[in-house]
Amino acid sequence: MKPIKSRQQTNGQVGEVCLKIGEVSQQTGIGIETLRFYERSGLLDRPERTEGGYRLYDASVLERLRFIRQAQVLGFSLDEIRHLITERKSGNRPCASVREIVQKRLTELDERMAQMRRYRRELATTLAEWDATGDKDGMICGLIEGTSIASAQPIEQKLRGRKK
Amino acid sequence: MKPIKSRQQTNGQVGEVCLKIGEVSQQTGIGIETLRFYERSGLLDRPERTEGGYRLYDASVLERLRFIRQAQVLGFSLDEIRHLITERKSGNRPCASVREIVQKRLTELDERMAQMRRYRRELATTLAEWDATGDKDGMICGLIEGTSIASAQPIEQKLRGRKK
DNA sequence: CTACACCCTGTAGCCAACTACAGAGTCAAG
DNA sequence: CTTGACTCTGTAGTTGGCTACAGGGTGTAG
Repeated sequence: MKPIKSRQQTNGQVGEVCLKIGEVSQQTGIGIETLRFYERSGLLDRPERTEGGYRLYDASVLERLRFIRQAQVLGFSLDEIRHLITERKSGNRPCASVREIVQKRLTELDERMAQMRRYRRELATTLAEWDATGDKDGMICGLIEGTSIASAQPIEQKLRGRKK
Repeated sequence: MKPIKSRQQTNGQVGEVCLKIGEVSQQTGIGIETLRFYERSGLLDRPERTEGGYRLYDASVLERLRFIRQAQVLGFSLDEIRHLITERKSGNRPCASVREIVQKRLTELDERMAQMRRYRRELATTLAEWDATGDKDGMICGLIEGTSIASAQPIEQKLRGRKK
């Protein structure tokens, strides 16, 4: 068992908790490599270091990571999250942007769900038809070849959609 | 304007249409690089070649490509499609596998749509709450920080899901 | 003092399905 | 024969969000 809270700050202030990267990882469930990746990506600030170069995080990193996870859950990309963080650091309250993005997400989501519903209906119909008919000869699979579906694009591409 | 049908096969048989890769691309809307990629991936057989090394496809490639596109539309991965093709070439009728995969897709789709519905509801609720309340101080964005959502995982990862 | 767990940097790999390029060769019209 | 569009191979890049090393250094319990 490691001491979770030790390592006082150099300024002698009492009670300031310093965390090594592994401890942060433990407490958040986010992998060490991912934490370093987030730092590289500008999502986490460069933390203090020991003389030996170990990262020493203070408790606020947990807050930040919770923010990141929460924003991800809400459908923000890391890119957008970094935007929010830097916007905030430059003094702005990014909530307007947030609202805008969420609104856009909502619209996208509706579109995608509509596509999925259509797709689902087609798939189910297709399957039902297949169950009712036999296979023809000379085809890789009459089921697929005999199917006619409106959409021109592979579904997965349509579902993935959101980039940039 | 290029001649769409010319280039008789070496065996002198009349009426056999030979297509250069660019013509196949034109007729299917699938990019040249993609066609070569499909060949590398084992989705297309190696076609005849001219003395100079140009690919000469016969009309059956169009059939095959239609099959591939159709299967993609139905949600099959290229990996699965290759499976179907080779299974067929080894003499089996892969329709049972097809049916199985489609069935699985359907289940996955239902799950994903359920997730999306939950997510949508959460997002909409959140947005409504935001509109009703102001922001707090000291946060990057009170909107995100103040939100509590059940799911532990970023939504996009959950939606992408299907790999292997 | 010696293990041994932990941490460091930097780079490369993963997934799927393409897409892009460099540098060379080929084909057909005029 | 020249021009220019087309094609060839082989390799590497794209997207997003990680994940996995290799090859070293650090911190600490016993």
